[in-house]
Amino acid sequence: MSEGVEWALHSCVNLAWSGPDRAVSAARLAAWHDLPAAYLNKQLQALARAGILSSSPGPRGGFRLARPLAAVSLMDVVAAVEGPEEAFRCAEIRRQGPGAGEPAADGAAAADCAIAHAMTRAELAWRKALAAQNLDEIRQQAERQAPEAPRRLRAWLAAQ
Amino acid sequence: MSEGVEWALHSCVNLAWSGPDRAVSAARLAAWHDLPAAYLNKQLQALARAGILSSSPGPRGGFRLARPLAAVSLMDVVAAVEGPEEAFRCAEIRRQGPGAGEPAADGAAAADCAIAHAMTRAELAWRKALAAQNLDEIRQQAERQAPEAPRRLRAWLAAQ
DNA sequence: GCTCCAGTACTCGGATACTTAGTGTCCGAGTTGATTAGG
DNA sequence: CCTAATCAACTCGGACACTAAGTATCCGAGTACTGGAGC
Repeated sequence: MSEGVEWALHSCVNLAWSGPDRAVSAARLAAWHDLPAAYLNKQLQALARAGILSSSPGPRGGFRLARPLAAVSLMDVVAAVEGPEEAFRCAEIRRQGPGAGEPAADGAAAADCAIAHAMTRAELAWRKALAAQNLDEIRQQAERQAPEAPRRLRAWLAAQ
Repeated sequence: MSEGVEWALHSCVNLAWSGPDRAVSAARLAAWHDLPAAYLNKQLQALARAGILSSSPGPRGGFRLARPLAAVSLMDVVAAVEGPEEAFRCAEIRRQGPGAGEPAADGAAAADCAIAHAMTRAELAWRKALAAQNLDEIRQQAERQAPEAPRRLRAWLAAQ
């Protein structure tokens, strides 16, 4: 899985801590965790395209949350960064070569392949688990472990 | 996910259909679905290293199932081909840069990171779903949809 | 003093290189079976 | 005819290229603020 997912998730929580009143530039968010700024910008762009963040150009510009953190699930962020297509894609190899049976009846989609069916089911469980948790729960848990984190971030941003 | 997973799964079912008495070479298995033989061989080697298949060199050699199909889960095959490490690896970026809080107490492992915890939980659901299904169930389901498949494979192998 | 305007600094956004993992191919070590010469 | 040694063919196994996705970077279009000139 792409490393940008972790960056995107942390950035969303950091934006929530920063507050909705002012935007934070990609450079600031990157510096906070010592990440390559231009590359993080790429991921944030993806989040903006997905409607999770909103971006503003120019001075005082940057990114901010487009909707409440509680309305963003882990699945939303993963789909925005990694793309919507599923990890296991059935190439239907059983239809190739001598092993190809009758050439796929009308209603016979990829779902008829027992292997593809089982793999898809497992991946669905993964997606469901990701969709069941929103970022606000993540934020609360993070604050429980590091209560001073939000204040430290705001202070650092103000000093920049 | 690597494409070899699909190949490996189909090959295992095909080996079950072929019967335990004689081994099938990677070239035969590849030709059956029109796959690159040398590359499929690579995947089968991984299955052999994992103890799922057993390999024999020389003429009349090839691969055969090392244990009953019912004793092989989808997870076993995926782990053998893709490797055991999990897809989402937490890089602990929150410990880097100005945002690094107190430098990780003794017992504070990666599990303390709320994001890593949630992602790991979702991936665990995926692994659990894969581990819950064994290849014999897959085989039965495939035979229900194409009852003539085993016989056709054995006939083709005998004709080679 | 107030308004308007030009200039500047800063932002995102996409286009452009670089690196790693995945994909594909090739050749050698080893083994089995067949063939042939000998008893 | 039976036995043993040689030979050839076939297998896996790992080492060697090629391709695509992921990673990282740079530069341009556009915007908001700052400073100053004019009224």
